[in-house]
Amino acid sequence: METPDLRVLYTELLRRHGPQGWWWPGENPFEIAIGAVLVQRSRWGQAVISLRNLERAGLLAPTPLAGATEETIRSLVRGSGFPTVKPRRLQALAAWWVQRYSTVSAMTDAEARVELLGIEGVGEETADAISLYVLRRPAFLCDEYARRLLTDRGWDVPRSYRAFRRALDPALQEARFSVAELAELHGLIVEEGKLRGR
DNA sequence: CACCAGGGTGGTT
DNA sequence: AACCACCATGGT
Repeated sequence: METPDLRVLYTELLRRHGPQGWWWPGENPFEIAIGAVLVQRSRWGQAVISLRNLERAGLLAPTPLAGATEETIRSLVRGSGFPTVKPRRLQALAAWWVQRYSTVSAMTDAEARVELLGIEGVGEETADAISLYVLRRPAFLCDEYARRLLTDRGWDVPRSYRAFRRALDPALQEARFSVAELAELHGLIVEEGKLRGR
């Protein structure tokens, strides 16, 4: 089967689960971005705990987080896993935010994505999540849930994130989703994935 | 006790 | 470009 009709998929999921009104959980853009890093290979519940810990410590803001010690951050986010890795990534993101976040508005969607990929700890999937839910630019998260769903619908999904994303691009152009629809679509795919568990 | 969660990086082939 | 070991805690 060639690439699936994403508009049909969207309609089906919407009918099955109802409107989710879904947006990435988080009060402000910075919190959403930090949450996207914290949840990497972890669980949302653990990411939330870490976010609250950072908030209570007054570190859920770019400048304070960039200026904190790595050890302090480690003690607050340990529960999200990879304690020797994530604190550095969070600080890299905070430092980037202080220095370059304001410059993104002048960039194209593609340029903004490249900019995000330059941050330590921001790879393909996290870049797409931040593009969509922080920068509010069109993006589709080619994550594990999307892979399973599209595989079950008979599409031979490419292995790597890059190849997956590239192969799906024509279908995305065809569907002409708005940013709000793409956000909702991801929420629906996650909902569908969690519901039937793997 | 085994398995795995809304990934990314660096090194190797 | 694909593949791999590694990073690691907490939940089930």
